[in-house]
Amino acid sequence: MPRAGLTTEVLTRAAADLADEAGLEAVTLSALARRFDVKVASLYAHVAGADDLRLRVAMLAHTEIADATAEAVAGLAGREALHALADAYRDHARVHPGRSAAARLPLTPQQAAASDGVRTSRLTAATLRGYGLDEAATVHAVRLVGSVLHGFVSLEASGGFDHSTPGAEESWRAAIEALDAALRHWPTTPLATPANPAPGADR
Amino acid sequence: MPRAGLTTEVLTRAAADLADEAGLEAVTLSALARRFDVKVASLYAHVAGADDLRLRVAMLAHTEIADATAEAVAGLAGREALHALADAYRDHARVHPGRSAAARLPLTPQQAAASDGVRTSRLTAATLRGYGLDEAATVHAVRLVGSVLHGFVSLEASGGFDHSTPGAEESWRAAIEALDAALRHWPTTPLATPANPAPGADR
DNA sequence: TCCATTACCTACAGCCTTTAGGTAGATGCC
DNA sequence: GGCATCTACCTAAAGGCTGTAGGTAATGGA
Repeated sequence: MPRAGLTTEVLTRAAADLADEAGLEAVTLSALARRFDVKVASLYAHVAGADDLRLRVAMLAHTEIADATAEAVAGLAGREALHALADAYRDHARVHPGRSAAARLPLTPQQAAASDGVRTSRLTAATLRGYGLDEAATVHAVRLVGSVLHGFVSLEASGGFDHSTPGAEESWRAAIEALDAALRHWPTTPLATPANPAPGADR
Repeated sequence: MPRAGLTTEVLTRAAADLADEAGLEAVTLSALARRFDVKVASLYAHVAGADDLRLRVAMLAHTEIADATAEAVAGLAGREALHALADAYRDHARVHPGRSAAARLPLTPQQAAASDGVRTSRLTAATLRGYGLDEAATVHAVRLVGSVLHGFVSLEASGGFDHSTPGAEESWRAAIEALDAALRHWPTTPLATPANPAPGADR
């Protein structure tokens, strides 16, 4: 009987495609074996198990997101770069919902450090350079941008914005515009703590 | 043999506690049956199955989040209310990681509409009233706030901010401050579209 | 052509879900 | 108190996914 030509790479890509088509929860070794017309046990020669497979899909997604965003912001700066970065991130999530869901899987610190998520973080930091934030503020700003992108896309994927007006598209542009405004007006006052609330002077 | 006194309510609460202690993926009918020293099949008298159980945990979480945030913002306005809302949301997620994960499960539009997530949305809209946004902007702002809260907490729970400086706590306060800045400087210019980029006039 | 490698197999065991149909404890009515 | 009725919980069984152990056959280099 002929061989199916399985490799870790091939399986990971097929799993990612399966996730995009049928949801991340449909990514099982059984389903994958069915797709290649192979017995489940055979897959263990290439991946360490179901969790390992999903982890590999997550890593692939992080790499693709880093590539897509890097290409999108090339040659741009400031507000335009922010929109390009954000749109590239969201577009990836819309075209590849399964990969996108995989990219939200919890990673160990080691896995996170080894993933291309750090590339996207560095790219985000570079994109924000034009806003003139200092080093400490840049870290916070990168995390804020990440939270907005991640949060919006995730809520949108969960159907949170469906069937209510206005459409998600409009809110997306408004959110990025607001993010731009926040970056331009980045608060430089000493941070308030619960024990030491800032005075309500500016509102 | 004595009865265990199971009800849908009791099971949902136990499942939520189990989720907080051992992770949402540990919430199985088998584990729950073990916890009550009961056979798995018995649970089907109270919940429709594993998915139904997790959905009920999600609904419970949405209700608790709505309650916690409502209590937190009571009597506050503007920036202080925003911080109180955000902190209540994040605190709930930190104390109840499993419930919090359940609250991020995708819901159908019907389920979403029936959940107390809409209460939290309305509360958020009311909290933002002090910023003087018009009706359309308020919808976008509510979605932005939701995205930031959801996104940050979700990234934090995934360990995205672990083992890097500064700590998540500091970024959290910075993010809410930035959100406050964005709301105070909410962009009122006509929204740019990809086909019609806004002029770079304000940067 | 032979041999080492490895891609894929069968067989099995364990856990989770779900359905079907049965038994015993609680409840309410007289 | 006795009895019918409900229902909480049961046994039994089937099906799917994961994972391990050990076997067979295709492949490719010497």
